[in-house]
Amino acid sequence: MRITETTSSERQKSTEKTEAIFKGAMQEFLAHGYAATSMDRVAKTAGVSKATVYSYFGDKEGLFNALIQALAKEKFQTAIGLQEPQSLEKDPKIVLRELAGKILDHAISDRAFQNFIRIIIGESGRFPELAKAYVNNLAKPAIEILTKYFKSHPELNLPDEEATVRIFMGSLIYYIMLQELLHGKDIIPLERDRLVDTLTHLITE
Amino acid sequence: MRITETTSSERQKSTEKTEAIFKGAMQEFLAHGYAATSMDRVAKTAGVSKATVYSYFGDKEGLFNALIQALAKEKFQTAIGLQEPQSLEKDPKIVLRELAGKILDHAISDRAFQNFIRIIIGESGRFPELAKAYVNNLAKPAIEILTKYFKSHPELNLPDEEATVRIFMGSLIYYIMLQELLHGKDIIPLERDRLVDTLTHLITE
DNA sequence: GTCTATACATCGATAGAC
DNA sequence: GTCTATCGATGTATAGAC
Repeated sequence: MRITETTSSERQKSTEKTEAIFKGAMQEFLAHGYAATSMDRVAKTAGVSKATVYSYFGDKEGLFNALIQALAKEKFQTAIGLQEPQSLEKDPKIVLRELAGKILDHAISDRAFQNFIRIIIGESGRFPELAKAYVNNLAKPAIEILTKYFKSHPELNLPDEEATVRIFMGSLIYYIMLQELLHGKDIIPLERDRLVDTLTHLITE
Repeated sequence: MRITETTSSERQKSTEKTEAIFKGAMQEFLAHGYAATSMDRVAKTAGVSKATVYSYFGDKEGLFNALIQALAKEKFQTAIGLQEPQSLEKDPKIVLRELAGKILDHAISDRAFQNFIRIIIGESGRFPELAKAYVNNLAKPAIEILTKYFKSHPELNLPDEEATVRIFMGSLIYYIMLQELLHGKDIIPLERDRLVDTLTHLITE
């Protein structure tokens, strides 16, 4: 009779290796995409044998699914971290400007996040469940929180709060996409603040 | 001395086959992405031998590059087709609403266009030149034309025309991306007209 | 110029030793 | 539970016949 031990029973697979595999898989999948990533490289980057990877995650698709799902939840944690108790006292003008700035700064500096978005969109045809996980875990909560915020400020006179949220988020995401992901930075540059200022101006008038 | 003949000289490669290969390559690459597409399938779909494909385009990367570049130019043609002599007489409110509606309708109904966007973003890390071709041939001209239009309507009182254009286009692209590409349609539905109305309202007040 | 046949590498996945 | 070794399938690319 085991008394304490490390919680779980059966198949004793070390969490060390689980994390090593995740880390290796993240590096490879985010850099090369699903199809162009080989399980040999994942195993090598993770520092374990290929058979071990298969023992832990079944097959390539299982590993990819598990990894992206985990990443979606992790990105969600950092996303809600951007939202502080900023609500009541401050002018919405200030709040929106700060929020937009924070989101842009974070997205611009985080290369892994950019690759994550690339994968989600690029593989959304062949892995619709992963795209839906992104929508459920990231986009939907973000939209709901911001919609609630807009509704708590009727003085903004917004005719449609949720549609306004889509415009707010869409402008930011498109900026990241065009300037960073698609390398438009050098071709059609646009200062971060011009977008932020115009966006908050349009919404708060 | 050749007198007339069909313009070109050397290597007599039929345009028929060129187009057949393009068509097959388009079908395969847009459906499965770069890495997951095999040259065997491209050749089979095109109805020619694999050797012929290599004879025409050198290697897989060459074919992919040629195809996407051609698609970018083609999409540009249909994109400027959306812009008619709509400029002077009508109320900008109406013009913007119609333009936004046309863009959304077209993007929602055109599956090939959606797959094209998926490819451009998904492969923008490994094929930055293709992403830049998209920016130069599609995004940049669209931004310039709309910016010009906004500047010709000073009564809108826009503090920053180009930033406003980014917001306008970003809202539309993000809607397509979230609802269609990422399958958010069923999870967080939003009527097309709510976005169009709110967007034009924010810009034209 | 276009085909068939094939060389050679690498893929995902597993068997079997320990 | 983890490894090494390997299988069969499939990938890109090319030689050689016509």
